Amino acid sequence: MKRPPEELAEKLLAVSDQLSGTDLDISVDDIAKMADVPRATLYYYFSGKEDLISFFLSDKLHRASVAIGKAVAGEGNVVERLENTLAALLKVMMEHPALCTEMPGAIKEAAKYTEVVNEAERVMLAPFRELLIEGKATGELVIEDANTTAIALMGAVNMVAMFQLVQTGTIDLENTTAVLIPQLIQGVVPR
Amino acid sequence: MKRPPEELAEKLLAVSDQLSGTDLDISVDDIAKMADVPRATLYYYFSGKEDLISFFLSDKLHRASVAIGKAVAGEGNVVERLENTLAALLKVMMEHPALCTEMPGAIKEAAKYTEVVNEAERVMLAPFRELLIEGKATGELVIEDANTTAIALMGAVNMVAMFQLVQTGTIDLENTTAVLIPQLIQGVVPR
DNA sequence: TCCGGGAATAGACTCGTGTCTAAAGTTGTA
DNA sequence: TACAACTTTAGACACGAGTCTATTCCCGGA
Repeated sequence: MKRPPEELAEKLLAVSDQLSGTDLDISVDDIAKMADVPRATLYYYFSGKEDLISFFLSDKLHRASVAIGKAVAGEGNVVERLENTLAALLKVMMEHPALCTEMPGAIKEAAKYTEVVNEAERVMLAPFRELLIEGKATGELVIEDANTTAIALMGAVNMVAMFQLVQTGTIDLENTTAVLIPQLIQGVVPR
Repeated sequence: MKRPPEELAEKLLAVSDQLSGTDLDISVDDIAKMADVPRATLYYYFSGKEDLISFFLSDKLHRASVAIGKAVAGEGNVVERLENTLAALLKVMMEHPALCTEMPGAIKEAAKYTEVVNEAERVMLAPFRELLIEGKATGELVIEDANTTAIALMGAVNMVAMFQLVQTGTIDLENTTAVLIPQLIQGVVPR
C-alpha cells in the first residue's frame, strides 16, 4: 500500500464511516463510486481489496486505541482499570461496529490481514494482557494464563457486542456494561 | 434445498471434512470437483452456495449437539455440568474448526444464514443459558442476565479456540481446558 | 417391450467483481 | 524546451456464481 494522498484518504474514510458492519461485503466498485474516485485509482494506492479493507479497519483501530489507552492508563486500581477498559472496548465496538463484526473474519484469515491483526493485537488485546499481568503481580487478580484470559475477555465482549448489533442494530451500552463486566470479573459461582 | 440423496450427501460431507476453516472461501466448482459431482447437480439440490455451506455447517452442528447435550444432561451439580459443557464446546471446536472460524461470519450475516444461526443458538448457546438459569435458581450460580452471560461464555471459548487454530493449527485441549474454564467460572478477582 | 415422467447432467450464457495493462496526464528538473 | 519519473485513469480481462435449456438416464406401469 502506497499511502494515499490526504484528499483521497479523507474521501475513503468518510465512505467507510457510512459503511457500518457490512464492510467486507461491499464491492470495490461501490466504494469507488461512493468516494467518487475511479476504481483504478484505488488499485494504484492499494494492492487489492484486502489492503483497502485493512486501511479502513486500521483507521478504526487507531481511533479505538486512544479510548482504550486512556482506560488502561487511567486512575484507579487494577480492577477498576480493567473494568474501565472492558467498558471502553464495548463502547468502541458500538461506535465502530466493523471492529467487532469484521475482526473475527480477519483473524481467521490472519495470513491475508497480517497488519490489521497485529494492530488489533496491540490495541485490543495487549492492554488486557498487561493489566492482567500487573494485577497478578500485585495480587489484585488471580490469573492462570494472562494471554488466554485476555483473549477470552476480548472474545466475550466481542460476541456479546456482535449479537446485539445483529439483533437490535446497536449496543445497549449502559445496561450491557453494568451486567456483563461484573460477571466477567466476578465469575459465575457465589463468593 | 431439496434434500440430497444419501450418496451425494456422503460425498459432500466427506469433502467438507477435508475443508477445515476455509469453507466459505472455496468455489462451488471446486467443491463439485472434489466431490466428483457435476456442478449442475449441486444447483439441482441446493439453492445456491450459501445453502450448500449451510448444509456443511448444519452437519457439524448436528454432530456437536450430541457431545454438548451429553455434557449438559450428564452427572454432577450445575457447576460441574457447566464445566463439562464448556469443555465439550472446546473439544467440538477442535474437531470441527469450521464451527469456530465460520460461525462468527454466519452470525454477522444472520439474514443469509437464518437456519444455521438458529441451529447454532440451539446447540451452542441454549445449553449454557439453561444451565445458568438452573444454577441461578438453585443458588449454585450468581447470574445477572443468563442470556448475555451465555453469549459471553461462548464468545470467550470461541475466540480462544480461533486464536489457537490460527496460530498453531490445532487446539491444546488439555491445557486450555484446565486453564480457561476455571478462569471463566471463578472470575479474575481473588476469593 | 414400450412409454411417460421425473431425476440428473452437460454446456452455454449472463452478470458482477477483482485485477491488470497500457495509455494519457502531470510535475519537476536540466 | 525536452525528458524522465510519477500519478491517474479508462478499458480490457479473468474468474466465479448463478441460471437456463436441452439432452440423457432411469424406473415403474401398461
